Order: sequence, then C-alpha cells, then structure tokens
Amino acid sequence: MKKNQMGEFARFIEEKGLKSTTQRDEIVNAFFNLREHVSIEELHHKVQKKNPKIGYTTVYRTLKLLTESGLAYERQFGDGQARYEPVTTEEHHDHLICLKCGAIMEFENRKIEKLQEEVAKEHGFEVKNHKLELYGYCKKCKGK
Amino acid sequence: MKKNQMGEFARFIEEKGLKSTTQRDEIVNAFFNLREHVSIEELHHKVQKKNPKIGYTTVYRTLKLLTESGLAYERQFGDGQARYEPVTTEEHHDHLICLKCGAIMEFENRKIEKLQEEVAKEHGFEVKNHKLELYGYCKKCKGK
DNA sequence: GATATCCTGAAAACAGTTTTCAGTTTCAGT
DNA sequence: ACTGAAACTGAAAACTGTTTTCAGGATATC
Repeated sequence: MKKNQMGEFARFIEEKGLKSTTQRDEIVNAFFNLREHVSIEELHHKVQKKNPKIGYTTVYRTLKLLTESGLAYERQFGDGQARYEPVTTEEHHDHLICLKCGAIMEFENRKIEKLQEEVAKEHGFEVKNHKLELYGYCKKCKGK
Repeated sequence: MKKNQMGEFARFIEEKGLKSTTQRDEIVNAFFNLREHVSIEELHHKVQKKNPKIGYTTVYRTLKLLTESGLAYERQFGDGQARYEPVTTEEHHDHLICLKCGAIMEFENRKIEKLQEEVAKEHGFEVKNHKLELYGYCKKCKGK
C-alpha cells in the first residue's frame, strides 16, 4: 500500500517533469507512514528527527504537491492550521473532533453520502468534494 | 426577530458585566441585518459606511463576543479567513460552496442530521456542533 | 561531464488575527 | 450632576501560519 502510494507520487513527479529528490522521498514516506492528521509543522518535526537538514519550506511544498497530485487532502479543523491526510482511494471518511482533548476520530457512512448527493442534485450542484465534521465531546471527555 | 437577537445580545453583555456602547450596537445590528456569511473585513466595511469611526479591532472583538454568546457561528471555508453567520435558533443549515465563483448556498436536511446523531452515538460521542460542506460547481459554473 | 532546469532552505514577505497601550466612555455610587 | 473604577476604543505593533524570494546546490538529459 505504501509502496503503491510512493509509486504514484513518483509517477506524478515524472509526469509533471519534476525531479526526484531525497528530501521529497523522505517527506512523502514519512507522511504515508502516519495515520494521523498532521500539520505541516508536525510532519516537519517528524521528518527532522530522521534528517535534520530538511527544512520547513520543503515539507510545505511537498505537501502541496501531494495535495495537487490527489494523494493527500488538506483540511481545516478549527485550530488555525491546515492538516493533511493521505487519500485512501477506497472510500471517503469524515471526522469526529473532540473539543476538549482534540482527539480526531474517523467514520464513514454511505447513507449520509447518498443523501448529500441528493441534496446537491436538488440544487443543480455538482459535488467534487465534501467535508463533514462533528464537533463535541468524546467518550473520555463527555462527563467532565 | 432582529430585535430579539439585539435583546439577547444586550442580556449577554449585561450578564458578563460588560458595558453597552454605540459601536457594539451598530456592529451587532449590521451583522443581524445581513443574511450572508461575512468576514470581519466585510462587516467592517459595511459598518464603516454608516460610521467611519468604527475600527477593525472593534468589529473583530464584537464578533468574538457574538460567537461567545452563542449568537453567531464562526466558520472556515477554504479561503483563509473566518466567516461569521447569525445563529438562527430554529434550525441548523449546511453549505454548498462553488469552487469556481465562490457562491455559498445553504441547505438543510433532517435525515442527514439524524444519521449524524446515530454515528456519534455509535462512537460514544456527544455532538455539540457540526459542519457539513459540499464543495463543487454550481448550476452556473457547471458546464465551463 | 556540461548545462539547463529544477530543488532546497533560510530569510523575507504576506495576510489574517490577536494583543497592547494611551486615551475615552460608561455606569454605579455619591 | 460629579467622580472614580472598570470597561471600551482604535491605531499600531506583535503574532502566527503560510507563501514567496533568492542564492547556492542537486538532478537528469544529452
């Protein structure tokens, strides 16, 4: 799976006439080895542990490339910084976000997706993409 | 309706031991007379037409107060600036956002809301709030 | 292995947001 | 009304995350 994604990225780079570099590979690899929703800064930290020479800017640019290539999504939860997650081609998922501890959980619901399509159709709208986020308190934080 | 909201704001101010001022009243009034999703800057412009003395900072602070009081929602669509909208106590609505012309349309769908609740329950999650945004192309921009 | 092109990373620029601060206004108690 | 304490205002400065710039370095093609 990871290899697949790495391969797709390599293809994208190739097609665009860009060049393959160590930095990009390390960043992309680190990104796909994470299951979380990373911010640029977090990924930068992660990558720096392996290779302290890699700068913030390159991480930033690589994440843009990943987004552009369709291998990553960029999202805005309410905390003021963009977060990125790998696109799993299988299916879309949405998020539950705890307002207390900041935990981010994923879920997936076909029925909701269907209803969304219906709504869009009613409005003559062609959906490319969507975001569904439920904010509240997770199991652990609920009582407090 | 507008008066109600103005009244609620006054009550909030009172409760918090804050003071009532002309600026705030003008800003809050302008805000509730708008049906759109305004950014701070837009509202500031709007307000300045009536009263050129009112500064950006005060608009900013007043919108924070409105958010805090539960009379406004703050949202992030993908354009890098926060937008605010009045909370209509009746019901929640979600958004269709055109990636081409930037149009923002609203919709509302009970079934989706219900399904959301179900999903949350499955995860032991208590929902406080949610965001559902469908990004794509509106009727006008679809063909192009 | 030359060379044109792309890449990198530090630093600067940017944009929106938030804080600071000095002066002003509000309001409760006289 | 007057006064003082507390809150408010607006311009400017500080901040934060993002994006661009630029000079030097790496890459790949011929």
